[in-house]
Order: sequence, then C-alpha cells, then structure tokens
Amino acid sequence: MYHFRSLIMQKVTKEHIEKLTDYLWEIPTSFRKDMLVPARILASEQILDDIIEDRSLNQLVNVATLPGIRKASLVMPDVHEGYGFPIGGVAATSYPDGAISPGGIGYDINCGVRLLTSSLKMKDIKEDLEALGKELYAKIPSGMGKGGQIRVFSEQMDEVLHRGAEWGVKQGYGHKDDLAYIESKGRLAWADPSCVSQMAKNRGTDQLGTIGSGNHFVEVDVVEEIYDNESAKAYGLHKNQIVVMIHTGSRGLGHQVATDYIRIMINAMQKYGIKLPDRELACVPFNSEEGQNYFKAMCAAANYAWCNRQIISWEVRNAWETLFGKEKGQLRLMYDVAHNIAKVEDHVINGKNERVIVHRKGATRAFGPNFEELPDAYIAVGQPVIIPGSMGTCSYVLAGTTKSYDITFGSCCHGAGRRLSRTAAKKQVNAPVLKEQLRERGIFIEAGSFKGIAEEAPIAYKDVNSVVDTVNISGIAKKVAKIKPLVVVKG
DNA sequence: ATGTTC
Repeated sequence: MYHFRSLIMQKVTKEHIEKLTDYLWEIPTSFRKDMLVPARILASEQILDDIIEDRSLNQLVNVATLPGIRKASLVMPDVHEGYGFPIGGVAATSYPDGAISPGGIGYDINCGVRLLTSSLKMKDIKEDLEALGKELYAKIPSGMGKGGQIRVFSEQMDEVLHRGAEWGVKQGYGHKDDLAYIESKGRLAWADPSCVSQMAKNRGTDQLGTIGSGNHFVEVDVVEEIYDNESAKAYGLHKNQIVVMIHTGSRGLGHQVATDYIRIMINAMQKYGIKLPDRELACVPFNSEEGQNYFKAMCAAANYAWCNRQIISWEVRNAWETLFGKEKGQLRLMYDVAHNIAKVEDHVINGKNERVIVHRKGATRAFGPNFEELPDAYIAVGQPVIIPGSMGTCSYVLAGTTKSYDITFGSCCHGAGRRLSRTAAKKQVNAPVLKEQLRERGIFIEAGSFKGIAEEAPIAYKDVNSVVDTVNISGIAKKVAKIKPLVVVKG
C-alpha cells in the first residue's frame, strides 16, 4: 500500500474542508483514497480554526478508513488528539461484521459523569464550603494508583463485573431507585468476567469507590442559570440549588482490559486482512472471537465503572449526612452518563433502519424524548447530558434531542476539551497561585498534588461556553442549566 | 486515562 503513504502524510488544512452548515464541516472522501466515508466536524468556525493545526483532524480522517464504518466519521467541538482515535469522536460500524476498536473507546472504559441533586441552596452551605471540601477529601480515596477500603475478590469481583451499579446497591451503597437514573441502568448485560484477565481483576481489587487522578474529580456546584424550565423541572434542577458532580471511570481494571485487547488485536488484525493507516486504530470484526471477547470484557469494565461511581455516591452521601444531618443530607441521583463506551444501537441511515456498533470516545449518548429506557419523569424531555467544564469555569446540564440521531448517531460532546497538553499546562501554570486565585473567587480545591492542579488549570481547556453553544445551536442537545463549582476534590 | 514510556 505504498501509494497511500504520501497521502496519509498529507495534513488536513482548511482548503480540504467543505462547509455543510454554520456548525457542520466535512472532509470528503476525495481527500484520501483510503477513506470509506466522509469525515465530519461539528464546530463553529472559531473552534475549527483553533483545531486546524491539531493532529486530531488527521486522526478523524484515519477513523474514516475503519472497516464497516457507516455514514461518517465524526468529531464533536471538544475534539482533541487521543490514542489513535480523536477524543470527542463518534464512529458507527455495521453490525455484526464491522470493526470494533478499543482505541475508539479509550483506555478509561466507561469514564463518565454523574450528577446528584440536593435540597440545599447556596445560603445553606456558604459557610461550610471549606469543611465540606475537607470532609469529601477525607471520605473519598483519590490519586494515582490509590485504593480504598473495599476489597472484591474472585466470585465477588465476577458479580461486580456482571451486575455493575446493581451490585453496589445490593451491598447497601445506595438506593434501589438510583438504578433507573443511570445510562443503561448501570449494567450492560453482555458483560463476561471470564473475558477479563486476572491482572485486570487484581488491579481492580481495591479500587471501587476511588476517583483516581488526571481530570477525575468530585465537585460541589451551585445551579447558576436555568435555560429550559420544562427540562429543568423534570430533572429536578432549580436556580441556586447545590448539586454534586462525580467524574471518574474504571480505573486500573479498565485500563488493563484496553491494554490486553489492543495487544491481542494488533496481532489478530493480519488474520482478518485488516490494514490501517495507524496501528493505534487496531481493530477486528465485531463478530470475530477476539471482537466478541473484547466487547464482553469492555461491558464488564463498564459495569465496574458504574459500580465505582455508585460507591463514590455513597461516600459523598455519607459526607453530606455528617455535615448537614439526616434530613438535609439527602442526595438524589439525577443521572449518570458514560463517555467512553461502545454500544450496539439501531439508527436510520439513508432512510433505512440499521443496527450499528457506536463507538463513543469522549462523547456521550444524547438520546431525545420518547426513548423507552429513560425514567418516566424524563421521557418527555429526553436524556440528561452532563458536560463538565474545567475546574474554575462552569459546567452544563443539557437534554438530548431527536435531531442528534440525524447528525451524530444520537451523541454529543463530553466536556470542554483539552487545548494544552498536560506537559504544556504544567509549564505555564503556577499551581499554588492558581489555587489561591480560585479560593479568592470562592472555589475551594482539595487536591493530592499541585501537579494535578496545574494539569487541570482552566487555561489547559477550551472555553466550555463556546463548545456548549455549538451543540446547542446545531440542535444535537439543548441547554438546560449552567452550574458553577464551589468545592473541587481531586487526586 | 494509567501500579505513566512495549
């Protein structure tokens, strides 16, 4: 495939991009001979100009060569460079023989976000923010490689992998009612613990109920603005309300599953005659033995992540009760979304219903109204989508729309999106100074390391407002509420 | 993201 090589080196520039609408751009298949479908970018012109120098658009083009890819390779406005596939990417492949690729899901399988709502208002906790930060930091284990008190071995681990959040609830870490408010009810039924290596299980033994490091956090926020009264009411959100956001994934266990299967797939690819422009896109047919084993292991790791966020919610609820008492200490689960996962879903392509394997990497599901999985209270307004911004800025709650099915296979962005690498951020940011500046603005950070603060500084991220405006105006999700951080707990 | 660079 030598004649492809020079083409593969060709960088995407603005001249290669066609404008479809003010917020949708396309790199046509004529750009490179190995593209099977066009590559599409959901972005304002400003965001497009900001990412044009990035390697992520070339990664987007590479994804368009994935065997069995349907309709288009897509990126959301929070796109940035990732392992093989860009982060902020969506790729749907045909079921059952299209590709499944661990790089299209990410190392942190079922990294995701959940939001808990409280009955407290800003005035109730104004004086308690620092104490709350210390209490949460004490109750929730955080940091690189950190474990917690809970241990799960052999049969119990298999049950966690099998049952996800349901296992947590059964053990007393939460209410039965929580489950209805989790994407896929916190459990993917295809999970098979026997497809998860012993090494992965060992790494997961003591990491349930822990947040990890990097961009993972537990955050207390106040609802600053409501944009859509009907949806906000359905979700139980109102102005000045205190809420809690949890962002983490499957920790070492999911990372090991990804590592194990990327290695397996790199070796198995030749057998299936798959050639790709970048070995980081390693994939096999979904219905091959390796593909099925990965999918079952990925589902198991996703279940582990849901169980993890369930147990962290229990830890948060304990801290809440300690500070505010039983009556005022209630926290309700608003919703929990995955943003690194693959799902088998039915979508309409060229007017025909098709079953596809939707890879979402740094992208969330954003299904609209009348989706039967949704809890009764949400069915008329659509699935909640939770978009964490950076530490010192703000975050959003959105509602999925029917229009997202047409444009993005029912998907939306997952955050602000990085604009500086971790290394670049560390060079530019003085973490102790930043911590003090945020404190002066009423934001209390409890972090295990200054390194973590520097890497996650607001300057390291795109403007979440313009990212959210893009998805809102293009119609793939609707703005419901803006929330502002008060307390941040990090690794 | 991750017991950080197969």
